Amino acid sequence: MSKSGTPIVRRKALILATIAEIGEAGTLDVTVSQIAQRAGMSPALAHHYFGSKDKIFLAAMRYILENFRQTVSARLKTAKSPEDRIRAIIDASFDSSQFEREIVAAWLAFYMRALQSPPARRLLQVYARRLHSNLVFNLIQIFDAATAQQVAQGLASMIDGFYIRRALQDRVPDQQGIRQLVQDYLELWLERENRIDQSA
Amino acid sequence: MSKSGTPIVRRKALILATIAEIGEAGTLDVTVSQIAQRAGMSPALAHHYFGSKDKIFLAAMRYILENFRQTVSARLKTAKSPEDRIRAIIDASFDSSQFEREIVAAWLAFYMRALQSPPARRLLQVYARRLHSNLVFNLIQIFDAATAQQVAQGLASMIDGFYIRRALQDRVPDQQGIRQLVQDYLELWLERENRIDQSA
Amino acid sequence: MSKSGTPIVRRKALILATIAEIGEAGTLDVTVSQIAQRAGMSPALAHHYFGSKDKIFLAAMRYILENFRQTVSARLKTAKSPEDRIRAIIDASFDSSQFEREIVAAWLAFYMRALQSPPARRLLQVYARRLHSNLVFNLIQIFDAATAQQVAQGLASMIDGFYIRRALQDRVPDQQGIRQLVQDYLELWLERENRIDQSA
Amino acid sequence: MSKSGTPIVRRKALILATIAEIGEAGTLDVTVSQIAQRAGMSPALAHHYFGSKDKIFLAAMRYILENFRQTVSARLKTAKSPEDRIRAIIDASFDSSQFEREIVAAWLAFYMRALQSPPARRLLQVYARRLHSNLVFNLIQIFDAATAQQVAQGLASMIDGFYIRRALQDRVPDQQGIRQLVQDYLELWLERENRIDQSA
DNA sequence: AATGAATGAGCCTTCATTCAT
DNA sequence: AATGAATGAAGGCTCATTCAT
Repeated sequence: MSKSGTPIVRRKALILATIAEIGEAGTLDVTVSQIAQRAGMSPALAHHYFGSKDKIFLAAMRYILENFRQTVSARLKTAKSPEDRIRAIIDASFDSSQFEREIVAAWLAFYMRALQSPPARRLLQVYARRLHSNLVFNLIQIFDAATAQQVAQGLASMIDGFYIRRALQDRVPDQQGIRQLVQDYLELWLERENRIDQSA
Repeated sequence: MSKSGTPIVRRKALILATIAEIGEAGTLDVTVSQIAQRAGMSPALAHHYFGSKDKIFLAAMRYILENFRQTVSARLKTAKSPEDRIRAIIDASFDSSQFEREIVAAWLAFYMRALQSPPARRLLQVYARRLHSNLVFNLIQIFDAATAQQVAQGLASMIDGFYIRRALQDRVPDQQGIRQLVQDYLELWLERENRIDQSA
Repeated sequence: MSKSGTPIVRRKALILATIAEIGEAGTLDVTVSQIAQRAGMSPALAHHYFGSKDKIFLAAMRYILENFRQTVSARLKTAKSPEDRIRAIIDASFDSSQFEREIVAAWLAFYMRALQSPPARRLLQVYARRLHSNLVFNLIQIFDAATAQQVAQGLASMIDGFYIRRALQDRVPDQQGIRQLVQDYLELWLERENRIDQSA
Repeated sequence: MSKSGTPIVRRKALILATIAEIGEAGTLDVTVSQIAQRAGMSPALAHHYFGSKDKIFLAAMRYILENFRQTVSARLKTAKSPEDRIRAIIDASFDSSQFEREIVAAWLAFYMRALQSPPARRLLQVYARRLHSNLVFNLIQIFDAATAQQVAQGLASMIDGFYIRRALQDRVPDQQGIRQLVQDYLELWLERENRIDQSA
């Protein structure tokens, strides 16, 4: 074994350093040198492992998205009903592991990157669609198809919106407050649904 | 008068060019040369007018925010009730003038910039607070104070969220669909409020 | 006018610096910085004028080839007979302006570059073919077609060969000696031709 | 014995890989990694065997030159007269083993390298002088000393010239055509010599 | 013997910014 | 007012070379 561990260890160190550096800077305008230094290695080695700055970014993005996917997965396991599952997905989005300011900033930076970089865009869309399907699949067991689509869109937008506001603004509710607001959004739809059902 | 008009004209040309360039690129990674060229002048002149790239960006940001403020103002004039006024603010956010893909991309780019640049952050917050006050002022005439805060946060987040999704993803409702979804969010709250009132 | 002259002047300065630097180093392994410094400007300006290192090289190559073409042209003007014209072309190749060691080294370096760079190769071939046509056109008035082709090939190779030897080896005849050897080659062919004619 | 043979075997593999790589690239701009990979070993091992990239190049050059020397030697063995021996040397230069395009490109690259690297230059000159002596030794038995020198220079230049043209240009005679043209050059001198003798 | 890990040095290129005209 | 000329600083990337194992 070499000075600081196996390539796997070092690749992960680079990915974490990338996220930290971007989160701290609030931009993708970070240099490979900064990232490498934070990861305790030379910029040359960073290139050796990933080939290019772009690929470092993509790897970090994949890491963040995969992390989120796992958080969702874990929470879904204990959910018993469609409503539970929807609420689990919402909660996953505001899980502490996702919601530290730096992570959120990195997340948004990668989000923006999808505007420029087709590979980043593809990566993002794979996860976005999976999440959307997941929401719709469960919503459709409660609402009619059209409404399910709408609620899914509304939920996803609200979550993204809170992410951006959380990163940028000061007078935003805290983690639990935000979580609650999104859960309330679902609750409001359920209430309306119930009324419709009753009146029927 | 010079080749292309008064300083005011040229400053505006630069600002519009900045927004267009950023919107097109989907990043703040645009060069002063690109901006100046699109505005039909030399990069040196751009500096002469604004002093630095940072200040060009700030001016463009101010322009976008001010534009939005005016759109809101215009729509508020014809609103008669608190509810009308809230709906007017929502509609302003999805006014065609705000919602073309390039404008949205520029808007988001400036949003992100607030993460790095304190002046940009201040600028953004001035407008965000004004908008928030505006919403809360009207909401509080319908809801109790705490609920008004929540609805205001929810609305603002949903709007921001749809902006980011609109810029980035493909399967998102169109302009009217999005507008309707946000209006529905308000509607849902109003429905709950009515029930509470009735049951009281 | 700016500090050091018009763009044309500076472009030419860069081209000459490129040739000198390559000639001195005997390789294309010279940095843009070295070239720019020798031309009295910053590397950034060199890029501004030519766009890339490759294009600097191509411009220098074009300059050398064009220079040679002009030398040939000038000498051809006073030639009266086909034989005179062939001899003029030979002499042009060993004109002092072409035959300084540094120029020869640069020439060879560019020659080699044609092995890697398609644009360089095209550039070279345009000139090579023109020269070949020129030789053949005149030779064919003395020899039959097949022989004319052979003599043209032989002459061109001998000239190239002396260039490379001149640059690399020590015990090579001087400029006039070399020139004479190539002229002799033509002479030998003419002698054989005469004998054939006489015996006919 | 190790994975791939004795050090001698591996050194030779590296040398052949170097020649192949340079021949293919048409430049000395090949990396040690490329060479080592083609030779089936790590760059570190290549360094271990040769000490530096420079020394790898020198070894490859020595190999090429030695190879040529042996080709000449072999052909000289069956030659009976001075003329035969001169013709044998010419033929050796266009032996198939020397005249494949890649070998020629490598040969020229090393030739050029002599412009930068004194050791390379020395190496080249040792062989060049030996060849020259060899030619002159035989020529002097046919021509007077001054003419012998000239013919030797002419032959050597023509050979070098055809090498460079063969590598670079498209409309060049094939191997046999070239060989014949150089042999013709000798023939032309012999014809002249005969006439002089006859007229004497 | 052999290699993967690691890096320092260097190069091309870009760009915001300045300055003389 | 306006610009072309010019540059310093910095960043991504490559590569020969070293070293521990």
